[in-house]
Amino acid sequence: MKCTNLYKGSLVTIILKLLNEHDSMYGYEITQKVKKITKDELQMTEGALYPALHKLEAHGLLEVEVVKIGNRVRKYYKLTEAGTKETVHKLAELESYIRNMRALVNPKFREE
Amino acid sequence: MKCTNLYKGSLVTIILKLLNEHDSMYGYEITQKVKKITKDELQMTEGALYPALHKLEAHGLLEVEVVKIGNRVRKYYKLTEAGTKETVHKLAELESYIRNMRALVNPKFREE
DNA sequence: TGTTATGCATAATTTAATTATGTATATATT
DNA sequence: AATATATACATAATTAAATTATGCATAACA
Repeated sequence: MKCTNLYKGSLVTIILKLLNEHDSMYGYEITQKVKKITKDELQMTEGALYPALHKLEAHGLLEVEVVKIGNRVRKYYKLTEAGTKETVHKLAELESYIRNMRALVNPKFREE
Repeated sequence: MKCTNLYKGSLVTIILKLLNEHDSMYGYEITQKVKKITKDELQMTEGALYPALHKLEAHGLLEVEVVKIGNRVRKYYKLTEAGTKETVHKLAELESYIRNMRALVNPKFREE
């Protein structure tokens, strides 16, 4: 991710959510999707993405299907059942994070 | 920070904003304030906080005043002018981050 | 023909944070 | 009086996520 420090720790959440929405995607496709949705503000680096995909696969959250496109290879990833569960969890964490950060930086959002 | 990965990279933003709001605070006070505002959801670890304060001071964003309370020492930190500027910057980054993350995880928030 | 885009991968390094300590005073509890 | 908890600082060792820098190869474009 070429961006502010804040995105550290968000990579997995982004990957899982996009796969949850699109059923099946390959790595490069994910980078382009993120770029488009954030209007070039967030540029996922491949050095972070591919290891993350491998790790998620190793942990049983993703499964991969290798597809030959002409002479080139694409690796399509999709969520496993465990991956879908983890997505729900990660999204809840994100909402909680945003709520807490809003409260911290904006007194208006603090409940008592 | 004892929490999810998402908080990685948020520490400085939190410190700067709290100092921006409270004028002058000491380290332990910051940890308790964060704990209270987030209702124990976010627990700042001292191993992260103190080095961060030292670094911000070294970079000229904070200045410190050592105060003796009975036989004990407190280090009160406050923003310098550069620190105030950086706070504005960090808060803008946070808003941008939240906007992008919302767009990524919720198609409803995507503009076209 | 050369450049850009597509598509994967990994090794080396950086850096933020966690974990684990350490020191010491003040206060509350039994 | 003794013990535990809270206050208040600090730092060293380790972990882990990401960046940076490569590398390879095909496809499309100009």
